[in-house]
Amino acid sequence: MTEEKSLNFIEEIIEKDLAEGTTGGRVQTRFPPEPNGYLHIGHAKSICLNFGLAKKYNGQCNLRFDDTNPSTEETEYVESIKEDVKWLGFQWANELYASNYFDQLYAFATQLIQKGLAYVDDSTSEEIAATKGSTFEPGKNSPYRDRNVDENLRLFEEMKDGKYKDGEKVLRAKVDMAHPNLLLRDPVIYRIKHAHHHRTGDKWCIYPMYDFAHGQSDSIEKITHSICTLEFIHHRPLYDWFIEQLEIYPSHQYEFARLNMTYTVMSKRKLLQLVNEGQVTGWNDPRMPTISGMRRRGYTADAIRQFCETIGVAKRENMIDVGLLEFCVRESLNKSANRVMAVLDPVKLVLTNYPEGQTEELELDNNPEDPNGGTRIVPFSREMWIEREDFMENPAKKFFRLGPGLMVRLKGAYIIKCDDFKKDENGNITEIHCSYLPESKSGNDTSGINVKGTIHWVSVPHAKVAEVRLYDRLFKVEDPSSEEGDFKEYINPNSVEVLSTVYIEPALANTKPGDRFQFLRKGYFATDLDSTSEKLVFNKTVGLKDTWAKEAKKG
RNA sequence: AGUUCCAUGGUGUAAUGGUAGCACAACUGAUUUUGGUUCAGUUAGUCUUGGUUCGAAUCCAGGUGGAACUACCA
Repeated sequence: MTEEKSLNFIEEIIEKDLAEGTTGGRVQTRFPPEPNGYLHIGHAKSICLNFGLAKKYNGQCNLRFDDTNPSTEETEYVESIKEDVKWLGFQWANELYASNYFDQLYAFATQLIQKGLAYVDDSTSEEIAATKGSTFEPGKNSPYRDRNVDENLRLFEEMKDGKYKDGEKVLRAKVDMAHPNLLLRDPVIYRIKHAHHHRTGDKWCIYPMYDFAHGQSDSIEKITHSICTLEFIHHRPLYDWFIEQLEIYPSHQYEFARLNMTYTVMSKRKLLQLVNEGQVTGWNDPRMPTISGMRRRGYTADAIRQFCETIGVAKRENMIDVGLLEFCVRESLNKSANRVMAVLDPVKLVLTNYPEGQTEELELDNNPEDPNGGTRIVPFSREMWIEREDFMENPAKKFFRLGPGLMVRLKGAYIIKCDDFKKDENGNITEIHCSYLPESKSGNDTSGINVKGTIHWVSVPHAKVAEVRLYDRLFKVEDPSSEEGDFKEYINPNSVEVLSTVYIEPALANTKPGDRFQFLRKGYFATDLDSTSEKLVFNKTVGLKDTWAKEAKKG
């Protein structure tokens, strides 16, 4: 039985449009980032939506850079955005820029002036704000509102020709200064900016505002469904007004609720602050909710896509538990990541009855979830590194690991029994002595003994050293943006912990940045960009579910 | 205050006038050479008041609560 997946509200609109033929049977979407920052997981939601819809309905999705503000936009951002979209697994039909349309947009503005629907205003930005009115008070007409068409045409051309300084004049649409929607109170549609543009260079010194660029760009590209986030809902009447006055292709805008996630922030302005103020190491810091940060941390594109699918699309404000993202990445990595052994917090274990100098090569499965995952060789010897937390001097009840007299299995090797241990003057365990059961070897265990615990290990003489970076949430509170004061006061001071001496099995010696593993019993880890063959560096992507930690916490 | 949008378990999201379901989280138990995975199960929800209707989460009206808007940013 194939259960029918229910449609989200945008899919319903599209299916209705398709059924009624309102868009001529076409679905054309676009993903319209402004190149003034790196993409984050919230953008991923929009990307999956826009590209996903195009794919589902045999349409196309454009990548369009909304580059109408030269003072904040840079080529570096354009490149990172393209890389991130591709990495997420999507291919755009056309790579476009709002700046491609500057000539057309200028012509549109001229048309509006000719229709008596736009005028050049000499007011300062403060004056315009002051006469805007408020939610309970209508605005006042500008003294320049009734300039005649010819004068407006001349002045606008002079603006374009660089006759005026920044801020000296603007072009405004003539709508209604008493409109209840503040955005329709004669919005500014062109402003003067003597700034170098990353694409058009110094060709222009006037630039269209968002409202005078976005809808028209959609229309030029014959976008059928222009999907954006809720905060643009008030812009829709303006979007429609320009299209109607200009008599151009009627694209339509639909709004959905943006993604919010616990323990992070999702505004480019705030993320930029973290970068600029050195709170993180860069846009791709593994603690950042950016696509590049998550990629570096070890997230798979597949996990992010699955996450976006799972959270759904609706119009109500939401706050997604970051735990859901972690679930998606575990689910993805559980299937794909090879298992290896790494000891993060080492303590030495000596097998007192194992011959000195002897070495065995054990063959272990790479991935029990993947029948075709293959095997690898892991060396075994008399001395082992094991995890400090896998030994308790006075074992708690239900502690199925090592302690005086207790038995465990060394993963893929032998069952061992703890006979003795050594402590230093501070009471720290320095060495654990065990005897192994030769007849309990993995694969042909004839000992007849069943132990409840299995622990991971790395042979001391064969171990490689690596640096491991452990990450915790970037913020201490669920919603830093809604707290009192500056959001940066809520940064988690312990969001990263660097372990400089982690012992890993030799099979990891040739790992390359981007490789992903499960460190057995610890979590998923990815080889960092900083990793070299001389110095291996791993990032913790996410831990395994740890029901023992939960049990231990209960006391 | 005005306008617009929204309201379903702890968190998300379905049910489109006809049995309130799914995922995550939480909690039991089984399996397990990862205290992982897998499997079985449990807890828990329609903001409120009226109306329409044989029947309302759904339609209507009023309340309540939340969000957004008052940049020469997008």
